Amino acid sequence: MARTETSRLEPSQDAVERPLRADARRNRERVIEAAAEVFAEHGAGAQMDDVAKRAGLGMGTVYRHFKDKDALAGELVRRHFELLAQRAQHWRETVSPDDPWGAFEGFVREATERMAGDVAQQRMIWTISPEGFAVAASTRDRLAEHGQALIAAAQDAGQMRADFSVADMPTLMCALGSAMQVVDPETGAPRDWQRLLDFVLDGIRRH
Amino acid sequence: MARTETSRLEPSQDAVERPLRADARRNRERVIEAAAEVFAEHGAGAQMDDVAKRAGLGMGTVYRHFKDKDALAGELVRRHFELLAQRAQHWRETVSPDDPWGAFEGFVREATERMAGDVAQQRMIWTISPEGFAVAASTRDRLAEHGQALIAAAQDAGQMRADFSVADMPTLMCALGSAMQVVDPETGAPRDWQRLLDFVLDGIRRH
DNA sequence: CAAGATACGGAACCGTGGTTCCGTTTGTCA
DNA sequence: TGACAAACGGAACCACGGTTCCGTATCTTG
Repeated sequence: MARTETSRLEPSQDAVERPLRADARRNRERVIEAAAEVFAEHGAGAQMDDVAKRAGLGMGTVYRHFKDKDALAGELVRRHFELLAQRAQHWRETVSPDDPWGAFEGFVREATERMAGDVAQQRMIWTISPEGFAVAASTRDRLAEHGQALIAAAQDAGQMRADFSVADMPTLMCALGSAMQVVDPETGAPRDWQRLLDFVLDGIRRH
Repeated sequence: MARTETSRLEPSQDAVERPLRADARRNRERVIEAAAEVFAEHGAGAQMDDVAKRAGLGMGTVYRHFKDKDALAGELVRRHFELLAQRAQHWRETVSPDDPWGAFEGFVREATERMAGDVAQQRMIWTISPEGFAVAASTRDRLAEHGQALIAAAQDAGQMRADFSVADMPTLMCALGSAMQVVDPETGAPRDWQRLLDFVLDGIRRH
């Protein structure tokens, strides 16, 4: 039944079958780092070729570590969730008791800010295949728990619309991420997503 | 200078060089209709092959009427803008005088509702190439004018945040469209974009 | 109704990019 | 250090889909 102890911080591997050879462990990390860069630049359209090149490795090596492109993307998504979960926990523990709304808003603004610095890669969260997403699922759940706590605290303090729910968070993040990524087809100017976020937060808050 | 009389309702063609042959005119329309259906189903990933098949025509015919996929997509986008411009004008003229906010909200809700019924196709507005977008540009401007009027009326009546601007509309629509398109990677359930829209409208409105 | 221009059909072409395969290299362990 | 398994490199393979080409069919005009 419950098997929540899997997927700690880094490995995300069963680690049962004999440990990786030293060079393999090093290379796996290189692949992930390279992938992070390449996907950050080209999003889902990134090419495996580029990942290999950027990592200074051959295609074969990349595929030795990740079954296919989806699996690699999934690992990156997992890392995002991992980071966000940590940050959510931080806001929850550090700020929430004194200033519930502030903690929620702080987390949301930090999360969107991070997203803005890395839009293409983060958009993959929404375009990834179910199989790819699977490797990130349990980490995502942990993030959701912290989010839930932040929201509940703000609502208990009467500072947030009672009908806002954790389930609205992905919708919101997805919407903002999309607005960030898209540019004006004529001028190429980025959209003012911060403004949109202000409107939404204003709509959620209760004074 | 001003050359606003171009692009009426249907043709969007110079119509100077001898008119199309009867069958060609008919087929052009068929291509567009088929494209609307196929792009509605598969979005930007739609295949020219399918468009031709659905229209009951050969590939050659499709390419005779539209330089490339971009041009075809551009024509569809133009039609969307055309329709939206008409609807915006309607709300502006019919409702705005008595109830400025109501007109704005009504238009936004109608526009998003339409979008929801045709998400994949409408998302192309944001993913289309600049060349493809060009054919829709003047129609877009007309839409923007009506939108501007709706907003100004609501603001003059003190019913809307003074810092909301027409330029925020594409951002909003893009964001909502994205939320509509994306589904939960696990359950496949659609996101509750209506909720998000409520929050935003609540944030924009001034009572 | 004949001639010529216009339009059509769809098979073939070609670039792109994910994935595989296998000969070579490298780490590990006794 | 020698032997074997593990890991690597990257060329080759293959599917997919946009685009082109050209022989054929259809409309228009005199």
